[in-house]
Amino acid sequence: MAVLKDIKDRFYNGVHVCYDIVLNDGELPMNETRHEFSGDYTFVIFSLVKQLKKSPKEIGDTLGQWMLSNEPLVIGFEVIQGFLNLTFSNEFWNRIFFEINDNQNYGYFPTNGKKVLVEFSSPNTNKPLHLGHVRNILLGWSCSKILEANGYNIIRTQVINDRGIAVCKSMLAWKKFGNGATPKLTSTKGDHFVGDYYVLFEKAFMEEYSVFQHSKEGIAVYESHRKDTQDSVAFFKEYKNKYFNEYSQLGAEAKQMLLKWEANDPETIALWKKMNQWVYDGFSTTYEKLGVHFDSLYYESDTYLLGKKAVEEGLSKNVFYKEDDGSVWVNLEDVGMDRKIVLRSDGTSVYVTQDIGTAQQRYEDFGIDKMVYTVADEQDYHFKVLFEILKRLGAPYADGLFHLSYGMIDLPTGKMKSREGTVVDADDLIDEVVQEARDMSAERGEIASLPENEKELILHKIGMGALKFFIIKVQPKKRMIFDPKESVDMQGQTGPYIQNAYVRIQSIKRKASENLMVGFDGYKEINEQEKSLIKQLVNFPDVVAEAGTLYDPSSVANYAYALSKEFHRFYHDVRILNAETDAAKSFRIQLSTKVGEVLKSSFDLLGIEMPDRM
RNA sequence: GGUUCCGUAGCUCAGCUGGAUAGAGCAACAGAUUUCUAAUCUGUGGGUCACAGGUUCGAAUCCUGUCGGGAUCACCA
Repeated sequence: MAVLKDIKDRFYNGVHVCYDIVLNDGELPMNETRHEFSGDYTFVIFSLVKQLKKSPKEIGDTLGQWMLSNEPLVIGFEVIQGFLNLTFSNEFWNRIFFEINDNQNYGYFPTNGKKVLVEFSSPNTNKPLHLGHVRNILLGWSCSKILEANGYNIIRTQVINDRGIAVCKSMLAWKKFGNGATPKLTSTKGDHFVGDYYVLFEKAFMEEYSVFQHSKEGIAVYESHRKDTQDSVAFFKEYKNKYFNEYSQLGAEAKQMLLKWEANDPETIALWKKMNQWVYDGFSTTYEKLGVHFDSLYYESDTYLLGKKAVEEGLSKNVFYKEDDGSVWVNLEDVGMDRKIVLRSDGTSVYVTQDIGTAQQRYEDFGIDKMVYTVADEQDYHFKVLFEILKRLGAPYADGLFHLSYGMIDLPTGKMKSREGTVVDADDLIDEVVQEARDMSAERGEIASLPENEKELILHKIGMGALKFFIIKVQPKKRMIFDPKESVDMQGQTGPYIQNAYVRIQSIKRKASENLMVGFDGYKEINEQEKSLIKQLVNFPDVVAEAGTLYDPSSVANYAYALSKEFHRFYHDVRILNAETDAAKSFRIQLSTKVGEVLKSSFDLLGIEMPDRM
């Protein structure tokens, strides 16, 4: 904002002239004056008091007077305690608005030539997406859009966890109990279809386990391995993994299947491909409903063997060391972390090793400068370790690594637990919010006359707007409570409230006659409501920049709410289409139009669409 | 237990690079529309910013400690 910067420079110049102090950029910020005081922008001058040994009042008066005589756009000032409040002329607000209005890409920064890869979603292929994925996807997507607005080139990607024992469980269950059923034959969405078999496996396994627990063998195990205070229920809960690996028939079969998969057994591979494809078909429907897509995909089945090269590299650079049994480790104790294994004694790699290899692969593929991992905060430590290792390996992108960590979602009833069936399914959730939008819309009848397909498009935007905004308005790192009832709210601090501001603006634009869209520069009055709106508009680029450096979409969400709130007030208090003069009318239409654009941009950064009517 | 994140109104959340009397929404109550979409606006009540110290002219914000909650501490991913 050139005009604002001029003012600030002028003030700094004033400090220099009056007191011979040279301020560094940003040393003495200019803030918006709080509403309860008169004035537009405020300099907090306490910091000058000490070095000048003069009273705040005296300094404020001197600088205020200096601004008044040297800056024509300043028409008044007031000093309260250490606050110098400046009041600006209408000319100033006009200029500011013109500057904003002329900028077709307002809030978007020019390209900086840097490339950043953003990873999000990264589901397993044995279950459908749930609420946790939704938060992940919204954050990752939004973050990628915000970085894009900050001038980065973006590559959106995900790692699809398409292999491993979990996937084999679904495959085995389908083979055993499926009788050749397919998603098509059963009219089931593919990811849900496969997920059902995963659940079926777990059920069958638990039955088998239950039988074991009451068998002679099971009782013997309990008696010999139990801890003093443990009852049999607690013991067997803890023993489950061991049972799976050492006693279970189903467990043995699943592990056998994994071995066959690793040995490239044709029949197993064919089944694996078939079932994964079902899942991908299901996922893509959900992604489409969520309005997200990816530029590149990594499959764990391709990347799980990566990292061997990194191990050799780490050994030769003395970042890693080898134990007698052949296992390879990295010691991070000097930076407050632990020793961490990177290669098992049997020569296979572990999770971090894969991630090291995958990171290197991505660098080879795209030559990225930054990499953002959208992963829940339960993996905070993992990423600390990963980033430290990559740094020690001398990865050129090491300084650009960021873990976009976010808190888990709780339900009002407590944690989501798959075993207790309290996991909120993504598709169900989407259907529910759209249905709620349908109900709310029917009550109003505003879009009742539109064709069915057009109506559905709008209802989808509204429902998703409610859901997405509800989730993304919360700071990523905070754990959030997801109340399904509140997530479909459409009044107050919600997505539809903001969409409604936009819709009102579109309605005005439709009704405004075109010849009045010009000549608004003749408007010199600028009332309080207009000024407040302009002040909000001024903040937009800063919000985008800050959201980019902090990887925090919630600040954009909160900004969009603040702006639309200001607009709703303006709309209520001020006549637009039948304003007192033509100049006022065209100015307000133009102002509203710009507000609409910024609202739309903000929502686009959040991955939320704007309807034109609602 | 070590490490780490969180704790703000009855509920859900802002505010956190230190600034003026801590803000919204929901819920409750009272109002506003012959006029641009009432998914709106206005008002009322509601606070020991978990607690205790410290730094500072000034602390919800920074530092230390305590309490409460989550996560994590595998040759799992």
